[in-house]
Amino acid sequence: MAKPPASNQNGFPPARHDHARCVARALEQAEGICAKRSAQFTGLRRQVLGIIWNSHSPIGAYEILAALSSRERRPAPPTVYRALEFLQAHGLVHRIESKNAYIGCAHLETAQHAGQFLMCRACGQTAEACDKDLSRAIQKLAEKSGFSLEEQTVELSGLCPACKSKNRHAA
Amino acid sequence: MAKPPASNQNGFPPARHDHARCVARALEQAEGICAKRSAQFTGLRRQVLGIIWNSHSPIGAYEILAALSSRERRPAPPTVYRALEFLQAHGLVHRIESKNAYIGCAHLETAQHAGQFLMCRACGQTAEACDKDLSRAIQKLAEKSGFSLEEQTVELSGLCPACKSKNRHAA
DNA sequence: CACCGTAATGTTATACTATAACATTAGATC
DNA sequence: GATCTAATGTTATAGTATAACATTACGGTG
Ligand SMILES: [Zn+2]
Ligand SMILES: [Zn+2]
Ligand SMILES: [Zn+2]
Ligand SMILES: [Zn+2]
Repeated sequence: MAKPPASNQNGFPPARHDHARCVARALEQAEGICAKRSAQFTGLRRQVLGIIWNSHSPIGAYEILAALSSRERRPAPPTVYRALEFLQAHGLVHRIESKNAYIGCAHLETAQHAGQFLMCRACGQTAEACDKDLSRAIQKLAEKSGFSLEEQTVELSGLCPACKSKNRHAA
Repeated sequence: MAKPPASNQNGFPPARHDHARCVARALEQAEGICAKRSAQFTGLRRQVLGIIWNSHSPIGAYEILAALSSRERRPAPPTVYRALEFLQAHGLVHRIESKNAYIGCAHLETAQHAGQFLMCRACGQTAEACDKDLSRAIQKLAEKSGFSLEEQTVELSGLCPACKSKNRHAA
């Protein structure tokens, strides 16, 4: 029985936490999910997912590409985009539209879902929420509008708790 | 006292409506808003806003650029992006992050606001909602997370009422 | 194991989106 | 009209993403 990933109740990871466990856990769960669907969790895909999980901030495709330079043959853009496509298709990462960037899914135990993201403009840390009331409000709006909802993008930007209090002290 | 813009209760414009009025109204209101702030609603800016309002679907910057080719001198990208920057800054248009595209604000009477968009994947028509419950749910989530909310992106994709019923008949 | 078919990755070129930096023109102010 | 600033023009380039085709790795079959 794995412990839940390090995080405060607010969804943001504590400033100092055992991040290696976050990564290990994500890779482990990913492996399990892919196995269940007999999807190939190849070395490349694992490596890309690991790079994305290297931080709790969204990372751009070309940053991922740069991080892959350790490989003997430095891959080209399509390689990264294909890996991202796979990871997104299996719900292992989410795309942050407002940043053209990608982040690891923090709710792998929840079947295919659209993320709700709280993104700190100061430190970049991004928390993935899964707020029932918010989901319900969106559903209601769609219904009220006679709209058949298929995909959703909810990205909130501002200051995370840590940066907020830092700022207050600075001021 | 101007009549409200053509729209069903669901926020989507009726299939056939006097769209010239939509455009005229938007330009008129924009003019008033700019005047109040002594911001220059120049010919270029007016033309760009007109192009954007040409439809109820988001339009890309380079499409706008192409539509500007009527000008004696075909402008370059920065020209369009600067006009867009101005229009966004004054709340006259919104950027749709998930499409890299821009759409006219449908709630000019509401002071600076973040839009909530319902986008039809079939016809492209996009409705701007202003749902109180949804806004409240987002506020609550932010508070609960100790997050200082500054900007938000809410983009919902699916089928609009018209396309939904078309689909049903087709199937 | 040799064979086959498919999925994954490599490779090259290019499309699409956006901005930096500097030159020129148009408008407001005095 | 001189002066200052805001707006637009112009050129070049950065950043993001995909098309198209070649090659390699993999899973199953006989
Ligand atoms: Zn961590
Ligand atoms: Zn997720
Ligand atoms: Zn209209
Ligand atoms: Zn609006």
